[in-house]
Amino acid sequence: MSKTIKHQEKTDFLLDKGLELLWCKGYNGTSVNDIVKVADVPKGSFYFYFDSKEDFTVKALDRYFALKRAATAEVLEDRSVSPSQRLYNYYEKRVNIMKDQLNCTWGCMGANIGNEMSEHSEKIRVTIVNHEEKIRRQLVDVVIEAQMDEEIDHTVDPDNIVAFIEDAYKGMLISMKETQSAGPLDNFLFFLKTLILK
Amino acid sequence: MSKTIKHQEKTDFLLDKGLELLWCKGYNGTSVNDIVKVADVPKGSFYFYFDSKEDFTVKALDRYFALKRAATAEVLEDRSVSPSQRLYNYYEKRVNIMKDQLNCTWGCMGANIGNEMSEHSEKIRVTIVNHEEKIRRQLVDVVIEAQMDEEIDHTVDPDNIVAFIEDAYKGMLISMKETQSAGPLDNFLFFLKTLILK
DNA sequence: TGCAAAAATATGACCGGTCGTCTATAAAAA
DNA sequence: TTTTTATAGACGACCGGTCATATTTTTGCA
Repeated sequence: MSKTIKHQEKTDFLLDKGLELLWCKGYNGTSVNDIVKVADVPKGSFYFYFDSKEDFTVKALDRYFALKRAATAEVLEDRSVSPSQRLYNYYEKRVNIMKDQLNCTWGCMGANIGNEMSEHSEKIRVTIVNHEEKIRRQLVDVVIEAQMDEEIDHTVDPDNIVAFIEDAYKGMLISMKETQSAGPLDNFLFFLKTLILK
Repeated sequence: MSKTIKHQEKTDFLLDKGLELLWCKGYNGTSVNDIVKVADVPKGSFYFYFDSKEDFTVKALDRYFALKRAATAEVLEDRSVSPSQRLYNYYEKRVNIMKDQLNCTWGCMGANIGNEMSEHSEKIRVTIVNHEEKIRRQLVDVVIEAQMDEEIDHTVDPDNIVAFIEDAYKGMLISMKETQSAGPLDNFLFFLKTLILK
């Protein structure tokens, strides 16, 4: 196997392992020692594969958003379903992942790190802003479709309503973590349906 | 001056100083050394007034929510204004505080620490959950009033809609921090008015 | 009121441990 | 042998927390 591929594989392995720690414990709550320990890699190796903890975090975020997109893209692109229903299915899928895989405890890594680090690391902040913008653009396309089909009020600005929904989703995840329950998840889906996608 | 009062005054002084650090840099981003340094107090004194960093954080949260309530209570209780308008004024006030005093950077201390620490400190989690529930109860009363005046759809559950609004507000603050702009604040107010308080 | 005993508060050196990072060197590849 | 890749562990700084001791304030009694 090529050397560069091997190098990339080990890089990704470290990212996968460390990503979970950052997601769960945050930037300042996760140490480089924690990361190399769960990956069973010598401490010195970390700085062979990454410039710094900050650099690692940026790359872990890239990986997180790539995995997130891979897990939900098809729901949004399923043309056999109406645009409005596609939007609902998309959030329902994200909600179910929170319930099933994450036990209502981890929330969204992007929002977690963004909330913790935006003021303190410009590189991390910009990384998250860019990824979230990409997600919103996808959603805006579907909203515009839904408006053409008159499933969503066509007087409302697509960018703004998507930003509002995403913000409501983000905040709901905080309440989910605080209450350690699925209540906020269901409440979000209910008002998404009755208030916006009606 | 009574001994206990003096003791309380110094305690509050430390809380006021440390509260800002926790608010801005988070729990794991703030060290006990940071706190005693900004308060210009010897390290040893910290552990005379507080059991631990966690204990300090719980008391700082108590103080944060007390100050927050003091700053916004009158808007909510102003009977010369319609219930629906009172709700809007309440959030507008909170939004303006974010813009003017906090430069769109700090967000809500409760949400910040709640998001960071809920899974890792039960004491902190419970403290935040209780304070937020108290805030929501206040809001629910006004929503019920608004429903009786038919300013808000009376078929919607007051507890649930308040939870949804508060969640949207929380999440919007994350976006505000990430984008370092007031855009999300205005967007939130717009949809609060057009979607819920119409 | 004067004053010593006692209680409350102040102080910073110090503890073991961990932090993020770097450098000297070993192992592997060329 | 030279160059590249990878590792081990040392580095100084800092972490949350403790401690013996110094200082101040309050108290009880003469």
